[in-house]
Amino acid sequence: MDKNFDHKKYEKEIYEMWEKSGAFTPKIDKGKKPFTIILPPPNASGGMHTGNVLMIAIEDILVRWHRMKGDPTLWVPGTDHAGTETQITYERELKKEGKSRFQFDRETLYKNIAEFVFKNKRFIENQIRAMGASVDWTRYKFTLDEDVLETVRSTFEKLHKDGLVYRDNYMVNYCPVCGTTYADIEVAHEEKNDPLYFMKYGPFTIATVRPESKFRDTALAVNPKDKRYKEWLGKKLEIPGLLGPITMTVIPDPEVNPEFGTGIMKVTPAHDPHDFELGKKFNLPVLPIIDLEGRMDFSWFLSQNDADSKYRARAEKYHKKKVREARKLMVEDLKEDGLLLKTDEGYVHTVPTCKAGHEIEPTVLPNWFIKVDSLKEAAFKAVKTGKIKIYPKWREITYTRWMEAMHDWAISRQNVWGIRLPVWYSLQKNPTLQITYLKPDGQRVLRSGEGVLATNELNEAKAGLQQLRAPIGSQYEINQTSPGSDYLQETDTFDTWFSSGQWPLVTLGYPDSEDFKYFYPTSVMETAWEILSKWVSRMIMFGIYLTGEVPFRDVYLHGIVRALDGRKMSKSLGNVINPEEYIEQYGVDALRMGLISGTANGRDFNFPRDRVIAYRNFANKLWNLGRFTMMKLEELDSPTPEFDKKMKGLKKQDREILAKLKKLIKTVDEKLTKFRFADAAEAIYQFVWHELADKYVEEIKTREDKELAAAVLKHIYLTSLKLLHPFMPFVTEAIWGEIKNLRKYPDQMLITSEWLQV
RNA sequence: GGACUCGUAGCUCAGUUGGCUAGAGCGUCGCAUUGACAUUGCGAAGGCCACAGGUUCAAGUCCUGUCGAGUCCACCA
Repeated sequence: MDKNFDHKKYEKEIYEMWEKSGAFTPKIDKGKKPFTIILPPPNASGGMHTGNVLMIAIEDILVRWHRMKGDPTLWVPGTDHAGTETQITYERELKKEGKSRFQFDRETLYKNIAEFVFKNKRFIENQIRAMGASVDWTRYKFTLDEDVLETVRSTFEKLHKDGLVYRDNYMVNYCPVCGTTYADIEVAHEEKNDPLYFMKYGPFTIATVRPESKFRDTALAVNPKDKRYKEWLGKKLEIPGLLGPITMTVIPDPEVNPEFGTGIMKVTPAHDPHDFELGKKFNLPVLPIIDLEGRMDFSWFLSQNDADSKYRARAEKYHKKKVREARKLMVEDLKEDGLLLKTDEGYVHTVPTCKAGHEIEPTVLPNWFIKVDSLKEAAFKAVKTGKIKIYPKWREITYTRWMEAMHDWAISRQNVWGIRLPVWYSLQKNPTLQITYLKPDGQRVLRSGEGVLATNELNEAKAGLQQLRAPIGSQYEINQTSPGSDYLQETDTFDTWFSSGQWPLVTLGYPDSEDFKYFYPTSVMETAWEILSKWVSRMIMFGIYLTGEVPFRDVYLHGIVRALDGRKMSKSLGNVINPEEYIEQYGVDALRMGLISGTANGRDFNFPRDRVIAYRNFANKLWNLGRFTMMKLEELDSPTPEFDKKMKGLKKQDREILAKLKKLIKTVDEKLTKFRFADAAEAIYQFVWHELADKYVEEIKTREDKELAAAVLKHIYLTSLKLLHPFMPFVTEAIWGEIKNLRKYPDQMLITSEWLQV
């Protein structure tokens, strides 16, 4: 044995040994209760970050512990296609090459992204290995594997059959840059400074940051309690505007704050979620004015032949301009007409933004929705009644609050990279479909369903298809494959969480595999609390909906590992900690232990750099205890006697340390049962270093009864290695291998050795 | 605006149902030492447990309020 433990020499080799030995693959034994964890699938095209190391460390501890205890233990690995996120990343790459996704037909783009992802996928798989995850690679899944697709599609079919799927025009969080819809929970809010304009509005003054939408306003809302405007309620008004008069109704809305601005709010049902709801209540028309590329669309006005020439010129000026640009032009014209009363330049408000940081443009679009009422009720109850337990307990509030507030879930995304909805539209039956495709010469055309048939371009449309938009009311069929030759498939894909929400099912081969029957429901879902509502809630919903049984019993939520400066790690802040550097420098055992001990209670914590170093030193201490033990045993003339509790001649110090070891085993078991990983780790650390190394070993050096002392030492040491193995798998297995001659069964690996009885 | 969490040694954090003479790692200081390990050993300094009230035989721990930090949720033009 070398003087110091060199992790680089062992980690890779040991992992390979484990993997090859089949130790990660459980033997199904119907007489025994299995222990199952599904690895939350990291983004296939991303890299593992520090949080992932913590996640893997925790799960690996549980898995190795149960495996050693003899439970048939399964830990299923997988990666996620991460639809929107990956597509954003890929499009950035395209942009660097001066290209955009609009230059590709759907199929080609998909293939290209797939290639990009598959190139990166192996990288992340190897990172998972490097972290020591004892996952069963023979059951590895990717969210776009064929069997996953089938299950996801049939779940959609079932939901549809049960009347839980609908299509509707709905106010969605639409990003004009990304060209897709986002679910409410994916939207972030940013503070922004935008001028607040006070405009003359007939007899009123209103305050708005969005004068550009005024052309399509259909009402004015006031608080019904506001005395100032009481007499106007229900009245219709002609309001002079930039393009002539607009007719508007004054409606009551208790949400209007009389204190804000002038106490009157303009209502634009087509571009504001709140106004959309109001519009439904009061039957207001929904009149869009911003197109899907985030440009003003005045075609509705320009098609009126009788329009005043001044107004026509203005409309032409605004037409197809980006929103902010058009706003500037309009403000100028408002000034000219004397309609702009004043501007508050210092106004700060929050605006919704998408994942990539673009401003969201609330837009009314046909989308696919899931009715969540019945699903969420069951999922809510499962936690409320304790069928599923959440650790730490206080996180439960986040879950129940979210569940109570949850509204229907928009599951369609206008992305290419994802699982396409198994919905088909016949062109014959739907002449008004809007189909965008590339002609063989690269020209991009938009035709109606009718138009495609009339020009005989169905095959071209199929080959060059980019996007299909079916108006509400279109006839469709749900099918795994095309129902006929004049059918086109929906181009929308599922929200990533729609597929990953079924992860515990698809990874186990739902509905009828042996695995599914044996391993479902799983034991623990361990993940970051950040995705409690995005992911965990959906898994519970789908699990109960499809199987009648919860997908897991316990949910353990770990905290976020923040940067050394106490802030969340982010590329823009430049404070990201790359775990690989720490693995390289201190070894993965040390990194894992450091992270584990950084948080005892699931709260967020700063990256514990000191502790990583401390545990690197500990690994070395452990290593040297091994060297010392070997040395002591080799000094003996006769073979070391096997330790036995009933051995004669045990001294006080022997009995003391044996008692402490017994207590330690009990502590570790207890703490792990309660998900108190830091406590367990700390207890072993204290014992090994300060009881075994500092006291017992020092004392042993001068003992006369060498045989007995050596037997006790060997027993304590081997037991410590076992206790520590779930936490620091590499160094313990490395030592185990180095000292094989001291062991009763030299060929046995530590990973599959037996856990300890108290 | 609502909710959650936190405020304990210079730093990063433990302290689970109230019983603590308040702990660990790192850092600091002193001493030691070439055969298990300097990625070492022995020892020391360092804390009105944010602040103010309350409950209790007993409060870092429970309750109320104040101040400070962070995060999540939210349709305020």
